[in-house]
Amino acid sequence: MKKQGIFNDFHPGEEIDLDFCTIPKWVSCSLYSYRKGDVIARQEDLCKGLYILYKGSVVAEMISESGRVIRIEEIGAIKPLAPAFIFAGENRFPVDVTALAECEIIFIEKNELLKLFREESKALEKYLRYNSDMTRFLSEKLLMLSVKTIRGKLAHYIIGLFNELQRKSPGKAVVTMDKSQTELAKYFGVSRPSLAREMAEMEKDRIIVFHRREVRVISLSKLKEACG
Amino acid sequence: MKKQGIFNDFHPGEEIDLDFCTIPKWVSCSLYSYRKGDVIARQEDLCKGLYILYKGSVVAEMISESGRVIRIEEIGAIKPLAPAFIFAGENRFPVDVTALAECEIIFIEKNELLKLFREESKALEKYLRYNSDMTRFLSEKLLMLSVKTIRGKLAHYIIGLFNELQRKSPGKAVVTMDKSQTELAKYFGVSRPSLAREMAEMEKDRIIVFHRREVRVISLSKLKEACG
DNA sequence: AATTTATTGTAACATTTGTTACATTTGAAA
DNA sequence: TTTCAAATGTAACAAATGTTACAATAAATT
Repeated sequence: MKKQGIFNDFHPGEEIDLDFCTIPKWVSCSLYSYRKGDVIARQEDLCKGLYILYKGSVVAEMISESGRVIRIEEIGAIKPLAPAFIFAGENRFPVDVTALAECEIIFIEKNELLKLFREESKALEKYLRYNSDMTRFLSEKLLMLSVKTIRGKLAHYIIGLFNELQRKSPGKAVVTMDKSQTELAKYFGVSRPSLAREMAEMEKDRIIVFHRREVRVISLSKLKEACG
Repeated sequence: MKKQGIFNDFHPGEEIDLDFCTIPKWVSCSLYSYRKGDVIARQEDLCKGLYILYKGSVVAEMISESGRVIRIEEIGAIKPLAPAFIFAGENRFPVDVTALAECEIIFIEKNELLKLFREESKALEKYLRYNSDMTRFLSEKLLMLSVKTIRGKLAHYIIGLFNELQRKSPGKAVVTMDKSQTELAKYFGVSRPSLAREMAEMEKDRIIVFHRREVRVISLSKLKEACG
């Protein structure tokens, strides 16, 4: 790891616009460079500020207690690394972060970030929105996982699409899924053949008719029953 | 629903200290009163600011698409209602909120809240921490649910406790669980007899020995294997 | 059009988990 | 202590899902 620029006095020379926050010129930050394979942050390292992946790409590997990699997320520039954990009570990295290629990371100290939020309301709002959206995403994912049966997950998913469709063009009964069967199985965390079987069962029960990504809702009431 | 005090000019007369944020006197807010059974907010209602349950208690019922109540959370004063959704892109209530008893709700507009955050850094930090902690909580819950087998969940859970124990008193091999078997089954979202059976199996496999809330780790390596 | 590749449908069997029921143990209250 | 209620251990059976393998279809490529 090499620090570039002047310590705590680097700035990228231009405003950086991120989906989660806009960093104006005046904010002081540090720039770090890493080579491929370098460890940028270890799980349980203290997270003392905001790390922005400015160039290159990294992997965030969540090592389970067993020492195996549970989930890998590839992150490409320009993205924040674990932005939700800076202000957490237990403000440690939840993952190992390793450089996939040469990369540059901009670091902004927590206090500098707070200063930015005080000065620029828009930056604060963006950050708050980013965090809130993540909470919402996680909540929905959690809801999906807490539905036990495959039939329940399917029903829940399709009704969601169906309601959306009704808002746009009321009366229609044919929904188009945004995922293939294979992708859907992954999203639900079930095996693909099991999903296909359940789809066939629901057709037998005259609830819906599947054809590739198209779903015709035969009985909305039965579909709603299938959720619980 | 009745509005009390002077519109947009009510304040409780004293600083309110919440776990997620301290509201100083100068912040202007509105006070609403509800009777038992009144609907405070409907699912999909716009969430235009921060709602603080100041007196009384409410239920937050997440109605699934099927029309059935999926999860009920009882909230007692003093707590924020859906604080993570104020700033979300889709800033709508994810739940129905109904008064369980007479209650009073303090409403602070989004802009007023942002003003507070600019003026009082501590309030902002508290709010950020609250949100971050929630993200962390949800992430962990999600991780737990994404481990498929009961054995995996158990192993993961026990290793977590074990590691904690090692930090405090290294060398010890007997962990005390913070939950009873029954509670643990609920936490994992599995049936109690299934959990008991898996515990017995793991004893047969000479991985751990359970006795009520005490767990003796026989083979840490086997336990780690069991995670994946 | 012909060929290849990815996706989907289906079936048999294995594994995991749920359900129900009951025996046993523990801990607290009378 | 005695009694009772709650928690735990265990077993037989049912239900749900995973696994594997292969056929059928659709989509993409040549």
